[in-house]
Amino acid sequence: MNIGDVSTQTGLPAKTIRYYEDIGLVKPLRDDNGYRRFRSQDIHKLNFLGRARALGFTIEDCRTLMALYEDDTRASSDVKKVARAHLAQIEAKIADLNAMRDTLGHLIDACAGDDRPDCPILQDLGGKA
Amino acid sequence: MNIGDVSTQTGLPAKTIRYYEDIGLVKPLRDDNGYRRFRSQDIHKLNFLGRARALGFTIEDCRTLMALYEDDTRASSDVKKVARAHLAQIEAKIADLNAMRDTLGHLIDACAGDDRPDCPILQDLGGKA
DNA sequence: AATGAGGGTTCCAGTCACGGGAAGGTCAAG
DNA sequence: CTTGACCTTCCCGTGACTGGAACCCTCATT
Repeated sequence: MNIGDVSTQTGLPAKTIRYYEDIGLVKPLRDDNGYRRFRSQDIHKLNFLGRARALGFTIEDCRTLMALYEDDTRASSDVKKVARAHLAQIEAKIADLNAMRDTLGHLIDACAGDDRPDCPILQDLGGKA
Repeated sequence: MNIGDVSTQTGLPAKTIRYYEDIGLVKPLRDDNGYRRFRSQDIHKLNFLGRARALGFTIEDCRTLMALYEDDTRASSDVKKVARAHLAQIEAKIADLNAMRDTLGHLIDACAGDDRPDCPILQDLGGKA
């Protein structure tokens, strides 16, 4: 399979697939004309990567998870550890964003949003005064 | 005031302050020795920027908000529009992260986390099977 | 006078995970 | 034979900084 078809199949942009090869996450073969030839195992890997990325794992996490995936002697605790660390990051980010949303929401509610210059949003940013 | 003191006062790293000058957000004066000299208005601006950035506004949003802040003839609706667009972005991101958290949370709960290789997390990433 | 500490300066490279676009090779169809 | 759709590599840009090198300025101490 050529990269275009793989892109369609996996939903990953061709650029992304080439990038994943660059950083050693996939190793497709090459045809005589230089085109990448993807085997089913490559496509399987790419789907794995796509799902892991969709869950927000970093590329390095993906590398780790793939290694574990391909290691029959892995301990599920190792997988769980990676996942839990990532979950903690997600929850921290959610907390940050919730705080922003609350503050911003209040400010927006307090702002008249008309053609006058008075604006509690700018007042807050300017240091309340 | 030199950059070190400004950094302490505003809580912004000196590097960040120089960067903000680079991109034209602040324009401190210069002493004869080449050192930046910050006036109170510069510090005020930097505090404004710090707060806006803490609310997650992009640098470009900050530029817009600062311009509105300094424009006595602004309409608060313009400010509100920027803020609402940003709030929408935040909420979209929260939704994404919540979805990730839910999925990841379920997978983690389902994973034994012991020394055996069986792992629902990897099964899911591998395409359920 | 030399030295050292603790400021400051510029500039360059790296981050993360790609995306855009140029310049060029390959292939099947008309 | 040409067209158009593929494919290739290579390099630059993204956002908002951060780290580090190499160097200057000022003051205090030896």
